[in-house]
Amino acid sequence: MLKDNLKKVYIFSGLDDAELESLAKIVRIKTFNKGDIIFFDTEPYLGFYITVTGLVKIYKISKDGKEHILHLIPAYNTFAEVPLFENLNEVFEESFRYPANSMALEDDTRVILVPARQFRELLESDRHICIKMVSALAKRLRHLNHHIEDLTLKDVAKRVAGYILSEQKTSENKEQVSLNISKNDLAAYLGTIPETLSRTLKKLQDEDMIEVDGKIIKICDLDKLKDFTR
Amino acid sequence: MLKDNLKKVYIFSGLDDAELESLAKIVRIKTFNKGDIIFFDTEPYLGFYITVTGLVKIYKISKDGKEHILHLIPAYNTFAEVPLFENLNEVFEESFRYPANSMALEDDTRVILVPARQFRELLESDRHICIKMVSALAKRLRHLNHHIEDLTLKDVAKRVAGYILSEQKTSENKEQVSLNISKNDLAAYLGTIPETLSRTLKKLQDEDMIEVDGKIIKICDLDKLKDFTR
DNA sequence: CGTAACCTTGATTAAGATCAATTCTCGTGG
DNA sequence: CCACGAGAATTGATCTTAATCAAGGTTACG
Repeated sequence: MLKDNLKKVYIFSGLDDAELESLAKIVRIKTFNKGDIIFFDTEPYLGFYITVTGLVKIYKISKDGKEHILHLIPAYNTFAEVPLFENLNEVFEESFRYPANSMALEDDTRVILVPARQFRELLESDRHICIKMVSALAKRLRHLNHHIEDLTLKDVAKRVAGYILSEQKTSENKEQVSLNISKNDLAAYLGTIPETLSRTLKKLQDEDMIEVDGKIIKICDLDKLKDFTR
Repeated sequence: MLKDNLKKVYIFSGLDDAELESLAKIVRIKTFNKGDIIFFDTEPYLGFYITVTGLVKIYKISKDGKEHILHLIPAYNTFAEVPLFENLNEVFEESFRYPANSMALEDDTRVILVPARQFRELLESDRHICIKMVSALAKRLRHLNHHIEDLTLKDVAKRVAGYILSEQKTSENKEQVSLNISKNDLAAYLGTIPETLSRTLKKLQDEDMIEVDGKIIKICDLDKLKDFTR
């Protein structure tokens, strides 16, 4: 049920049933398979998205084909909401584009499209949504600050170790983490390449911090791993 | 006059005179000299800041002393506003810290401190400020996205060229740009070190794109420079 | 099974960091 | 007005990290 899904989205958590229903009327739901493009940075901006199931990557490609993943968007999170707050006139121009590319990383990735114009009206009429939006953007900013810090002040090994620890935090089994993305994608997310990631995982394994078996990474020495990332 | 300064701050541009005056009552103004610390990331969070004159850098230091500048904040811009939107309870905890360090880069850098608690109340009572805040955060997000893109997908030469072009955009003299920060700081902002920056500037000069004379960078071949950054 | 995508491993290269030594610039005090 | 000293900037030599290039190996799935 669409309305129930909307309710689970943080920025909509303050809406009552009637508001959710009117919101449900203006959104569109779309389903993608693994590898499908949700949007390219060359496409006109329609509005922002919410993942309902699956996983979505937001990424940039350089002129010579190098890819970097800016965000991995799990279920019930928004993405591509930043352009909404560009200069009002510009957002509704046909020429206004998405700021990055977006691809589904799992089969049956379902996303909700919230059209820009209607949402702007909602935002201006509902204080709670506005405050939630501020909070959501602040969270994203913290993430990006952290990401930049990692990219500029830490080497690849520390970034990999840090990623494993961050996954462990949200994992129910604290003994191991299971990668939900391919190692190619993980490399692109950590600002490196698959070869280097592979060697780095081996290095951490050789130092007895982890044990790697495909997508399963067993954490052997949590303290050592934590200490290593500092 | 404090009120006039507040009016020039984007997020406050919707307030009327009475509101500005009540805001003026809760803020504090401070003056710093070049090199003075405005806050460390070890200090309890008091609230966010606005620069009135001068220039402020927001930066991180790694364990082994490497510095990276996340933002350069010019006059009438806010900084350290992101922590405001943490979990409400946490922000008012004594243990809550600033997320990065901040230093004045010019003498007579004047900043306004807006206390967290009072501003939260203002935000929740005034829809216009809230919308402006969303917009300001979105702008910051765009900047960080761009910054990450540069750091991960471009080499140092392209980043330097890109920086010169971005400065040229806001410069009144389109023939040359004048660096408003030291080359040490510029290096830390571009994710490199002074030695590499120096060599890179020379390389761009050798290729007849620019001419460097201290803090003055003359743009010799704008098209070539633009083409180079792609 | 077969094939394509994914992953790993090895050898080599290149970009940029580090280390070390000057040189330049500019504010301060004699 | 000049000399001095500190910080800033440059330059050269070397080293390190991680990217690139190339070749196999593994896995998943029709």
